Amino acid sequence: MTASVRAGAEGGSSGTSEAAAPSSASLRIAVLDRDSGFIQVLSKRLDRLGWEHRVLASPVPPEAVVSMRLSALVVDLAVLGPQAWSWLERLCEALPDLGIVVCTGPSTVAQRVRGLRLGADDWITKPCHPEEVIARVQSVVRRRRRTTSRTDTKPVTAGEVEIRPDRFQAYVTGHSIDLTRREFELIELLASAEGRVLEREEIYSRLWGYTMVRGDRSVDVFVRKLRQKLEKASPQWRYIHTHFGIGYRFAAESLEVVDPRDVPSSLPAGWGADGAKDGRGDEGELAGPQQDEQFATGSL
Amino acid sequence: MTASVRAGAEGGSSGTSEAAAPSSASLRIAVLDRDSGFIQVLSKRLDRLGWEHRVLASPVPPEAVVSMRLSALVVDLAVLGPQAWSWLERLCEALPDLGIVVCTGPSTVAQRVRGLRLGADDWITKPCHPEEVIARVQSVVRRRRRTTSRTDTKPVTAGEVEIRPDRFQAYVTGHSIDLTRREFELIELLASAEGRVLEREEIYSRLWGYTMVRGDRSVDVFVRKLRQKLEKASPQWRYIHTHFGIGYRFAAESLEVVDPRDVPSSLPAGWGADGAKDGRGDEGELAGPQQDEQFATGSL
DNA sequence: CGGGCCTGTGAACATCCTGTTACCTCGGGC
DNA sequence: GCCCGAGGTAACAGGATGTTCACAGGCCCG
Repeated sequence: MTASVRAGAEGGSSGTSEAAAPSSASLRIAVLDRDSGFIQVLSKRLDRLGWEHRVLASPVPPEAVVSMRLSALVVDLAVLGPQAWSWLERLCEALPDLGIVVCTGPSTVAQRVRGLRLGADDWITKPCHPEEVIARVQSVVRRRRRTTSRTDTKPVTAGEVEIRPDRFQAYVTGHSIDLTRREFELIELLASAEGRVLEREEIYSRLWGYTMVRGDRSVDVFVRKLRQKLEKASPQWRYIHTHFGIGYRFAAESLEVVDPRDVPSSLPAGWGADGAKDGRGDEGELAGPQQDEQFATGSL
Repeated sequence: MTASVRAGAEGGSSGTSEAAAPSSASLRIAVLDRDSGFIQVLSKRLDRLGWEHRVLASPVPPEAVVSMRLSALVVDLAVLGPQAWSWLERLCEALPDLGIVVCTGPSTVAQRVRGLRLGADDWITKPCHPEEVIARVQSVVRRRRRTTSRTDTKPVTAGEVEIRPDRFQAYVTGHSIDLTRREFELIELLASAEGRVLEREEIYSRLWGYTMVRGDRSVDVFVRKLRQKLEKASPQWRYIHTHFGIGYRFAAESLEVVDPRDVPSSLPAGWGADGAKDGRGDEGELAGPQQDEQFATGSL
């Protein structure tokens, strides 16, 4: 009974459901099946969701699955023939964290129970709606994600600075810059969009969660604090660039190799305190045509 | 409205401690349903398995479920009437770690998808075999435990302290620190994520099993108790580091960088401005024995 | 070349967060 | 029932962080 109901209708109407499952991004799954129709429809949906996926038409040894680094696997046990149970067992043993969704033809209660006991996370009976398959895969993956969420985010490096989401902190040559939460969120946001200019409003709404009221200078102030700490820890680099009338852009650019006569000690009076901001005025690349260009940082 | 049967041992179902037990033992689940036949058969099976279980015949507010400290809940959405979706949603929000198995009459794909998206872990259509219900509950619970345990088998050592999951205790130079259950769970959780900052909310939800309400200071208080005991037993080391506005990070860091004859009663010399700010800012330096190991970031 | 708008800066001020302590409740063991 | 330890809550103080202001310097446009 492939229900003739449109899943999109209701699923979409409940706005919260979408919010609850933003995990839909960057999932990697594999489908082991031979039912071309099923595969085709499912693949299309997976494409639309932007999940990385792969179709396997013939049994692969559990060891091979290991190297695929999957989040979940959808499998029709029929493809595996009589080896199905032992295959499933070995797979579950090898990859206890892999989400396994069995999606296969008619079966007995005993079979389903056996599969689930061996380690399958869910069992769907064909024929079934691809939307339900996807929802169940999401459900299976959800829990694992919840507890792994922070680990998966990998560190980003730009210039001398390394941003580690797992520590809510940025480092320069292995030494913490001592960023506060907001400062970290800001640098993380900017860095994750490296090369792209982010408008103030966007920065604000993504950090503060609500729309910025006119005249609010919070973003500027935090940019300043961030620049200050970055400059102190990594004086030879510039990371945050102002785009007049627009916002900010993150990009590591080396300063060294400028003119040797530019000695910090000879800075115009009044700038001495923490100096070093000399290199700044000329960054007026502005939102000009060449903005995406990576500066040929005169680094020889 | 409720029939209660006790089978297993007490003990909050939260935290890692439970995970140490075999999955078939000491599970605590509730069944929210009115189908007496179904309930009766299921109860019998649950009894036989020795699972602590409880039958609810009428809707209970999600808040009430929180206090039941369940591992999983089997629910017929029909009992909830039109409130079903919002009830489910609130429940999932309050208890992100609760296993929720919907077991209800005929439904559309859209309904199933919606339920799963809202946070249900599985959806079974009645009529169904109780054995399958049980297998699916087990599967759901298994997945949850898999993520919350993992470090149970092997002892962890950091600095002078050794954490032995098999004894629910931590030792310094072979001598027990005398941690209580929660204290142990806390240190185990923190240590198992060494190097990574854990947010308060995450700590709370993994130790207490439900979502932390704003203003709850339990985590802080337990951190303090833990620090106190650690400090008393291992004065020359710092283990738990505060990340302001975020949470805590576990890492063994030795204080005796300089002269060992410096008595701890006075401020530890060589510690920057003062000992007060020890909680932060001191990320990189003072490498503990094994602390700065990088995680395998390459995944995906 | 001048004005108007935008951004950088520093500091004051208001809030929020955490450390710490004291106190209360609950459940067991005697 | 009583005592005691563990867990949970409330309250306070000090410090860290976030926000707001005012002013100075810079950029763009006419």
